Amino acid sequence: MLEGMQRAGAGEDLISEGDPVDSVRIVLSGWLSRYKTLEDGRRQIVNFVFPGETCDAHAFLLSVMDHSIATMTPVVYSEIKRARFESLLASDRSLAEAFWCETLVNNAIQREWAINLGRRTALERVAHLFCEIFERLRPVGLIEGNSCIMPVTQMDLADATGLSVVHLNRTLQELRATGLIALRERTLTISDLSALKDAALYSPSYLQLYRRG
Amino acid sequence: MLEGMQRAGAGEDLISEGDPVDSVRIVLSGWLSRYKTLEDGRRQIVNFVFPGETCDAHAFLLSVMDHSIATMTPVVYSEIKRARFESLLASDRSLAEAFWCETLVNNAIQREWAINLGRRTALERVAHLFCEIFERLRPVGLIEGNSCIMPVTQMDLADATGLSVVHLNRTLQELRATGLIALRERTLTISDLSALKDAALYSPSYLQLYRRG
DNA sequence: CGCACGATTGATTAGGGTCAATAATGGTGG
DNA sequence: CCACCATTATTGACCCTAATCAATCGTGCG
Repeated sequence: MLEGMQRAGAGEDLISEGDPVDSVRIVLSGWLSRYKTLEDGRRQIVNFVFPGETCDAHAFLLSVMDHSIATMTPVVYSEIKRARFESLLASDRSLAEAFWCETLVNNAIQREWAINLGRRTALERVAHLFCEIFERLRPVGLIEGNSCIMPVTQMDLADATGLSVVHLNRTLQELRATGLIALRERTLTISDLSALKDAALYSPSYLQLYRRG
Repeated sequence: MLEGMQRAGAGEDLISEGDPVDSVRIVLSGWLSRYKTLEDGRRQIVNFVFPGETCDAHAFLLSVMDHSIATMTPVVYSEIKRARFESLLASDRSLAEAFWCETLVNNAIQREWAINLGRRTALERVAHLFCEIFERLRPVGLIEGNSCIMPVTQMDLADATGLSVVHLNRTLQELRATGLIALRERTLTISDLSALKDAALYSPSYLQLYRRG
């Protein structure tokens, strides 16, 4: 399935809102963001895409993309053309189920982001985002000890948490000052994840949505 | 498919965060909300469920619900047990595709809610919510002329837009004062939908995600 | 009639935004 | 190796949107 290997540099749009979906991409390495913009330039990152996840299965049955996908780091991905993807799905029921399942988990993540943006304070939002990143990177082996690389700019983090860059910066300092995180040289270290989860009002269950049976 | 007809009064939880999903419900009439809460009581409605939509297909393949579903009005729905639903899906490919498609559209709505909560002002948020309600109720015949019933409390609207009740109330007044909406006796009237969409920075495309082909 | 819940208003406060400047960082070409 | 430039990160001052607190007013209902 890993034919069609492709690379992209950091800061590129892989696909934009309004584009038709003619292929499905599976990310092999790198971080991407799904984002939407308003006419006047306000921008919201609505989710991250990490290695092992698909880019566009999310709009596969729909006419066009409702959001854009940008690389936040250099990225390697595998591209599967629509026709081939469709025949894969048709020939393998469990594969189709796996993709549906990925969509459902993503939906759950999206809901958690809604309460993050709507009801958590700045500090809680950033703490929560870091907890989520840890929990999502761990199963794909991208957490070493209690650290991971944090390759994105503060602007990206601000757009993901619905904050201004200035306030995001101050919130990071607060998290550092309280010892909840260490962040230097593009490396995020969380020495006490459960303390950070407490600060984030992290719900223990939303990512543990392993498939039934 | 419409066996197992059920009724529920307003203000009931049909299913709660953490519950296993043993059946799938299809709403025939009434409004419901998907919501999540934080330990300290803060509450965010993450989406509405309208007639014609399913309740729990969203967590069907997952172990347990990541959110709760509450009725905001009296509701009539049809309930299909898990085993029966699975056999329906297995026997009819296009049905399975339809459910996947519903999940994808819901995902797109969820993303729009993220930018609503993260980047729109209070006025834009409320205006946007009303536009979305109109566009979602129209295809199921629940818009009469330029009006629909608005059966929910201001508290619900506040929880859906991430605002306090007080500020939501003031925002409604502002929308009324500018003539963008009329809201009395549980009836919402939008005389100029495109004007309201302008005020909401409404993206024209996110709900027009009709299926391909 | 009294009660509970929902809507509305006023006063005050606080969490974050905005603007503007400055300091690091990192990549590039000579 | 270094000067230069463009991002990115950080800081300070000030402002504004929306939250909070606390009444008050309706209104449907048993």
